[in-house]
Order: sequence, then C-alpha cells, then structure tokens
Amino acid sequence: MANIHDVARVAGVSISTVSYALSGKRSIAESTRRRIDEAVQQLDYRPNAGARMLKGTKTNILALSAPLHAGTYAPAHMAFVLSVATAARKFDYDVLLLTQDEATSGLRRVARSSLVDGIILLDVSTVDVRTDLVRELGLPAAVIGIPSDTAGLTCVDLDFEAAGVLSLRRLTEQGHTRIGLIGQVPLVYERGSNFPARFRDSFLAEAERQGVTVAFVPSDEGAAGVRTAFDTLSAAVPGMTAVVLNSNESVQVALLELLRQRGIRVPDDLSLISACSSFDTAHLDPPLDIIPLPADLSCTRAVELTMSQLAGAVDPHVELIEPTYVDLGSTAPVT
Amino acid sequence: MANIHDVARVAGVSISTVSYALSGKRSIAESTRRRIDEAVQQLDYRPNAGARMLKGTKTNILALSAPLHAGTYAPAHMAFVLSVATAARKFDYDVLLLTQDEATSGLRRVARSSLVDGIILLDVSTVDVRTDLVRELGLPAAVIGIPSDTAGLTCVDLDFEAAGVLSLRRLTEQGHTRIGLIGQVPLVYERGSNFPARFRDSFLAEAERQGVTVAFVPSDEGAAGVRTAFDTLSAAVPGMTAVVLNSNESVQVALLELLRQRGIRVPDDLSLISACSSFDTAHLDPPLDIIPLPADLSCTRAVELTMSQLAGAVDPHVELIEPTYVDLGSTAPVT
DNA sequence: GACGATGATCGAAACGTTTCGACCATCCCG
DNA sequence: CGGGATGGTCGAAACGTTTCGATCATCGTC
Repeated sequence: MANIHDVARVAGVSISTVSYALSGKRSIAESTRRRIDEAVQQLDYRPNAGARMLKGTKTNILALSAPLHAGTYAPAHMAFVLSVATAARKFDYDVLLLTQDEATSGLRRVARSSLVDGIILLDVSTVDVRTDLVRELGLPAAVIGIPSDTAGLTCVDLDFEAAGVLSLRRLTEQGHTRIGLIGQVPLVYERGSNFPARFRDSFLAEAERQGVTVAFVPSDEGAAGVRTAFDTLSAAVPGMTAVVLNSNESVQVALLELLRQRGIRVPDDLSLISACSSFDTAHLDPPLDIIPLPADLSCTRAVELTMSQLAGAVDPHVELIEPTYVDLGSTAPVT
Repeated sequence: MANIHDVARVAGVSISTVSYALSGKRSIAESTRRRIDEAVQQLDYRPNAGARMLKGTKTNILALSAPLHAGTYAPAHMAFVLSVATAARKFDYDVLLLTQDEATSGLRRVARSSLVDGIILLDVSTVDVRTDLVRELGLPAAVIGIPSDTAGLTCVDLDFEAAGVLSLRRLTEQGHTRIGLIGQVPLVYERGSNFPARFRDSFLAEAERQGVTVAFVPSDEGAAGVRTAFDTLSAAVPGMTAVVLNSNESVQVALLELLRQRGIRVPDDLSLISACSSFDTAHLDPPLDIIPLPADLSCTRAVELTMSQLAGAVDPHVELIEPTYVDLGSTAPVT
C-alpha cells in the first residue's frame, strides 16, 4: 500500500509538503500542488487511518449505540441507523455500530481506546445506563430521545408533547369531541421507552384542557390485537368519531382492513391521524394524515451537534423538533 | 488517557514487558503479571486503537456493506446487520457500517486507508459491483448471497435451491398436486436480487420433475396486493390445496387475514408453508410451518470465514447452509 | 541597498504501540 | 564446575502520519 513517502518521492518533495498540500493547512505553490495531486492519483494514495488517529488525535469515527429492544419497530430503527450513517458521512465520518449488549459495554471499550471521536445514542429510554456512561466518558455526544435526567447531555428529538397537542387540536378544530388514541404494543410502555408515553400524556392532558372525551389503549400486533384494541376503545368512547394512531405500520394497516370489513368509511364515518410515524402513509388505502417522525432530521441534527462539540464548546442542551402536520385527506369535519 | 507508559511506570517494569504481559506472546513471571494487571485496572488502561492499527497492522474492524434497497424487508435486513455485529464481537472485532451509496464507494475508501481488516457484503445481487471491488481490493471478505460469478469469492447463503425442493416435497409427500407459490414484491425480482429467484426457479423445476401443477405470483404488500395475488394464483391453479409463501411478514399476515375472512381454514382447506422467512411464524394465527432463513447462521459463518482468511490462506469457496423444516401444523395430507 | 514580511519548502519530533534482538540470572546436565 | 538451554526482562526501532520551528529565496519599502 502506497504511503506518504511514496507520494513525496514521486512528486519530488518532502513528506511534510505532501501533508500540507493535502490538508491545505499551509500554502503550497500551484505547480507543486499539481505534482502532488498527480502522484496521489497515480498511486491511489489514501492516508493510513491508524497513523492519522495516532498523531492527529482525530479518528473520524463515530460510535452509534443502537440496541434493538423487543417491541421496537425494526424498520423505524433501521431508518435511524441509516440516517446517522448518512449524516456522519457529510462530515467525513464513519460509523461504528454497537448493538445489543455492546450498545453499553462496547461504548466504554471504544471510547477508552480512542477509537471514536464521538457518540450517538439511539432510542434512549427515560432511565438509561448509557446516559450515565456518556457523562462519565466525557466525549462529544448526542442523544436521540429525552431521558428524564438531561443534565450535561445534548438531546434531540421530535417534540412529542407538541405532536400530541397538534393531533388533538386538528380534530377538535373539526368539531370532534369523542376521540380515541391507539398506542404501541403494551411492552413499549412497560419498558419506559419515552416517545410513546410523552405523546400519550400530552394528548390526554390537552384533551382534558379542551374538555373533550378521549380514551387510550395500547394495541398488540396482528388482526386480533387490533380488533380488540378498537373494540375496547369504541366501548370506552361511545359515539367515537376520530382515532389517532401512534403505532407501527402493521397495526395501522390492520386497522384499515378492519374498518373496511366493517364498512366504516374513512374519513366519512371515522377520522384518522397517523401520529409520529416513521413510514410513509401515502401508499396506504386510504392515505392517512400524518405527523411524521423525521428520522433524518433528528439524526442529522444529532450528528451536527456532535460535530459542533468536536469543533468547540457547545453547551449541552435539549433540542426539540417541531412536528408538522401533513394533510392527506383522512380527517373530515364532524357532521 | 492513560497509556502503556503509565502502566509500566505504575507497575515498575518496562513498556515491552507490559505489552508482552497483555498479549501473552512471551512468558511473564506470575508476580510481574499481577502487578501489571493491577496497574491496568487502576488506570483503566486500554491500548490506543490508532497506535495498535499502525504498528500491529491489524485494525480489529470489519467493514459491513449493507445497502438497503427499496423493496428489501427492513426487519430481515436489520437481523443480518445485528448478527454480523454480534458474530464479529466474538472475535474481538468491531463493525464499521457502510450503507447506501457508501456501501460501494466507502468500501474502497476504508480499505485503501487500512481502516478495516476484512469485509462482509450483505444482500449481494446476481450482478453486483461490490463483488468486483472485493476482488480488486484483495482483503479477506465474505459475501452473503450467491452472485452469478463466484470466482475468487467466499460466499455463504442458505441453500435456496434445496429449500425450494424441500418445501415442494413436503407437500407432494402429503399428496398435494396443485400448489401455488406466492413470492416477494415484483420489484425484488426485477432488481436481480438472487435469493427469491433461486428459490422460485428450483421450486418450479422440482414441480416439473414431479409432474405436479404449480404457479407462481409475486405479491405486492397490503391487503389489496395480497388479495390480487391469491386470486390470480387460485385462477392459475384450479383446485389448489397448498400454498408456499416466500414473502415478508406483512404479506403472510395479510394472507392469513384474507383466508379467515373467506372461511378458508388452515390446514384443513389449504396447507401453508412459510419458506425462507427471517421472522418468527410461531406467533401467527395459526402458526405456520417454516423453513427459516437463519440470519445468525449465515452471518456467523461469514464472519468465521473472514477470520480464517485473516489467520491464513483459505481457498475461496461457496458454502451453502442446509435448510431445515419446522413443523408447526400448518400443512395436512390432502383428503 | 539594507531589512522585515511573506511564501514555499524542509527536517525532525512526536503520537502509542508491537516486536526483534540482546541481556542476565538461573538451572540442569554431563 | 563449566556451558548450553531456558525464563524473564529490557531497550530501541519501526509503523505513517501531523505539525512545529527553521531555512531560504523573493519582494516591497523606507
């Protein structure tokens, strides 16, 4: 493998000149730079990563802690992982993937061996050992999700509280006063994963504020689970005219199928909103109004914040991403 | 951050002694080893990754090329990624994730800069630029999937041909002679992804050999897509008594729902087999017989093979994993 | 026409390991 | 009791960069 000495020899300069030409940290004569570029091209030279880490004290690698819990919706999880990887590349960073048990223990390992410059934590729950670890390690880091103790942490997330309010208001503005909320699988709430609980609580609080009748049920996957959830909800809110879905794709698909079977039309008989969903509801039948959970936005921002920390001091803080409402025609004014 | 010099000083030995104590490459007095261990403990010392790469010419990092194509079933993809990461850790290796466009271009980048010791390619299609790249780079590598040209490559995969035969035989042994095959979304076949095509072709060939009537349809996702696929299939195979599913979870769930609606009982009226599925069919209603697509087996083996290449010369070859049949009661003899 | 500034280049040190060869006890065997 | 083998330890070189300080030529200015 060609190294910087080879490049220097071919270009007829010293290695420091090559280094400066490549990094642009000192001015180099145009003619010299051209010869160096040619040599680099010819030899297909790329700086040795190890040497660079060692001397440069920068590794250009980010650790991505991405445990996949039971009950987590894999496609959404995947979207976040991909978004982080893509965002990191914009800053010439690569991503080291730490999953499952390694999501915690591996973090310490790679940090202490100076393998990574920074850390991204995915899917943090309200109480998460990884947040303590991040504080301890003192590396630049960003957390996706809002743990209960955010001290010293940089956190990014969709504003789930705002999303809860937004989804409810949309419906009350159209005159709905009897509204159901179908949530994730029960396991998710039990585990203290924070997204869903934050959404639910703010939704319920806003309903109370507005004085409308609401009820919440989690829903298991599969046709049977969805049927049970919907029936429970209908019983709890007699005369229900709208339902908000904060659940994964398969549940939403199953619900639409159930409604079709029963001849319940959307939005004529029932208004529907897909809230904080990471998939595309436009291809559903019918397409559902959606408050998207923007994986790329959160991840891009998380990576950006880590990079800023790397560059200079940025005070740890929480950044909430404003939810948006996309109207695809699945809600209608109550008649 | 503590370095090897600190450890040496605390333990009162030279740095080479520390290095040998840690690597075990030369014998060290028991008492010395203990003092060194204590120092390591006390300082929470971990060797600097960059220095190690530089001198040791081993990075302990594997590149994982995992592009997520449209039409790829995300949970399955995720399972493979996780399995590779987990398998790599068994050999003290970390995984650098290269996705999307970086799945190809990033491969060259990280390889040429000696960031990784080896490469794992996920989801290779029949014709895949990444295989040429792997040949060119000359790094230890393993490929999951069987490209049309396997020369110089180490490939691992489920034996899809055998799986096709296995699924068909199971049914013909039970007297079925009119059998349908529901495949992936059409896009998958158009893109030259090789799993599904291999399965389909061997299934159809075995059917011809046995002289039974079969037909194949791809299936779009969603209730409508599945309904269309099933009806097309029923029309193509009048009196169909069994269906093999080589599709993702949502399609299988949707089909079960459709059959329930129509009062078609499994297995009394229709025998069903879920073939080469990466998810658990035991929680479906009813549970489906399955020929599992063992992500962990393939990935573990791929990582193992890469490690062997790293250790010494292993001739490139193709390893097929024998499919297994798990009986969960969704097939019955034809009456 | 001497002098500080500026631009271009170079040499060498440093980063933290691993590993080779050397060294010195100690031991066993003839 | 001398000498080769063995076990334990050390010093130093090497890996391929980045970067600091130094050098040298050129140039504009007083």
